[in-house]
Amino acid sequence: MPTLTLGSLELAALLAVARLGNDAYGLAVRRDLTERTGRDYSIGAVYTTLQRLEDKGVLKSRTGEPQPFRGGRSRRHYAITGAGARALRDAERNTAALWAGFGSVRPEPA
Amino acid sequence: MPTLTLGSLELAALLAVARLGNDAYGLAVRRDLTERTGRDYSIGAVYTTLQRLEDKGVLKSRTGEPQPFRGGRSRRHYAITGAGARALRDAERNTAALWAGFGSVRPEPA
DNA sequence: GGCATAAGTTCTATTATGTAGAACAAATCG
DNA sequence: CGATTTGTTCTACATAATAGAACTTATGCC
Repeated sequence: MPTLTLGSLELAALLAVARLGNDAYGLAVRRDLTERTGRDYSIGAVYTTLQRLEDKGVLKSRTGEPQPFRGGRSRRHYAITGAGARALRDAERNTAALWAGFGSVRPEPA
Repeated sequence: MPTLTLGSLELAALLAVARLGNDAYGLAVRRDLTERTGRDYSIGAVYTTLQRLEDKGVLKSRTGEPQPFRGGRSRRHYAITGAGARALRDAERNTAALWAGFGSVRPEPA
């Protein structure tokens, strides 16, 4: 297998879906991402990322029912797959290894 | 300022330079990266990344003296700049925020 | 009914990062 | 001086990040 890699936004989006659980759909993921990273991602950035995650098999999606309020059209709900859960565990382990034993950073004096 | 962002390999390479200190040069960074990530990066990938980090101002480099052993030509030594140290602190904080309160991942039953 | 408006998603493009490997350079050894 | 070793640069392409317009489907209201 050609080693699954996740970009940093992909990982953040995957985590957002994991956290949101049943409420994981495009706009909600975007809000979560904005809050958690402090950055403002365009809606297009979010959806293309979710699409890639689905292509990679770490997410799956289904179309929900329309919502009973103004503009409440049906949402595309995302959920983590088994491969996705594994990818998250791997990412967690890799991240820990990357930062392990790293105290503070001292820049060279100019 | 157009918000400095670092890709995942860029961050890993920056951390490698930080760790290696005075021994931070291309091949050593590559070795460190290989050990720490378990992945085998091509030498071209490493140097391109270091170059980009320098362009972004988080690393600076100087040419060292030739080494007194076979094939020991002069090395290009890299060091973290003040902006680099800040970037690392930011990355650390962002990473922590991203994973905060994240226990285990439960995939949806198929 | 039909238009304004709101929530959502899809499409189209472009730039930034990741990645490989050949080519090139400079040292020592025999 | 040719083989070998360490090290760096160059060239090219693949993948991921990112934006925003366009499109779709609801409800609210006159």
